[in-house]
Amino acid sequence: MGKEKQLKLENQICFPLYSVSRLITKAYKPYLEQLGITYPQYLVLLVLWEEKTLSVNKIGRKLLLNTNTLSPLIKRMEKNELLTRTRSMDDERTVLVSLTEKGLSLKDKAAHIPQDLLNLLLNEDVKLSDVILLKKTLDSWINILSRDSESMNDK
Amino acid sequence: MGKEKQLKLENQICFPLYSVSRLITKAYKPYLEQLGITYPQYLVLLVLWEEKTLSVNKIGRKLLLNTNTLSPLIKRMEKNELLTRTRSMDDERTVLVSLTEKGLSLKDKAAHIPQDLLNLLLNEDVKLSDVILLKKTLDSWINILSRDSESMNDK
DNA sequence: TATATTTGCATCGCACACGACATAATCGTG
DNA sequence: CACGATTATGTCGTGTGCGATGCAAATATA
Repeated sequence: MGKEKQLKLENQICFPLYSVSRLITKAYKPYLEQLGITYPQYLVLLVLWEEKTLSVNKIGRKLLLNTNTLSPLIKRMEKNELLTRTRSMDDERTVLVSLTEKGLSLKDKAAHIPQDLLNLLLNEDVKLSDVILLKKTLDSWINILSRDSESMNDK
Repeated sequence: MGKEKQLKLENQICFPLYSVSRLITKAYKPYLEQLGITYPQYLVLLVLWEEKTLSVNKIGRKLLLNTNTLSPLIKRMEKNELLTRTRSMDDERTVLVSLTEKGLSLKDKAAHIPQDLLNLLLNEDVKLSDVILLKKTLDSWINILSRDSESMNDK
């Protein structure tokens, strides 16, 4: 494919990724509004539902988000009483984030969301096998790209 | 798959989409910084390189972005002398966005970027055929999801 | 042990995204 | 032609993302 053609919007691979990511966040909105949270806040809850207490740093590693994004986000969630923030005894630098009862209670209410979203994304053109393959490619790209941006910080 | 498992981060399909989208934008950064633009601004240039003059509305349709996002973005680009904004004679509501010489000249400098990015994303695990299949799935999702969010505006 | 380096978290500034809403121009229908 | 509905653009407020930078606690090293 010539360089001319590669600069056309319809031949871009990154543009559909960017668009779908935004559109899916929008598709989540009506579900998450009922829970009073945003999509990034939902991601924080996802990791805390797996492990009730985590440091800001560890949440960032799991979600590939920096602390300068997470800190204000987590504070907003604290204000909404979804979680608590406490300094670690062992290491005064570390802030431990823990679910509150309210934060934990949202897990049940969110239980049906992944399946609802998946149903929205499946049709005669897109089979479950396509989604599984797509996830495999995306996971591989996360490995490549997050490795790259880590080495940026090393310099 | 049980509801419990679907709430695990590793089983989410939307999370890798969200992460890869951000990581790719970050991967574009060093290339686009040389041109003095951001990724969304690059997208605006992509559509203007195909058609030298477009209304804000049409740019929004192509990029799936609302005018309340595009208006300030385009004004920043005007300030950087990449494009001009003029009211249409035919319809005073319409703002016509046109490339300047400077904006047009970036096309050559950007010509190699898509191939560079693609090379970054291809490896022994991800073949070109995987990327083509992925794009097909994403395009289908754009159809589904942008249709949905349009009908939201109708009500 | 003193000091240089690293680490964890945070603030600041800037640029998106987007819902809600405002405004002016245009259109559709009677 | 009148006037209500629609359309194109824009402002405002809120919430991310992220690079640059600050700061204090912990660690490594001379």
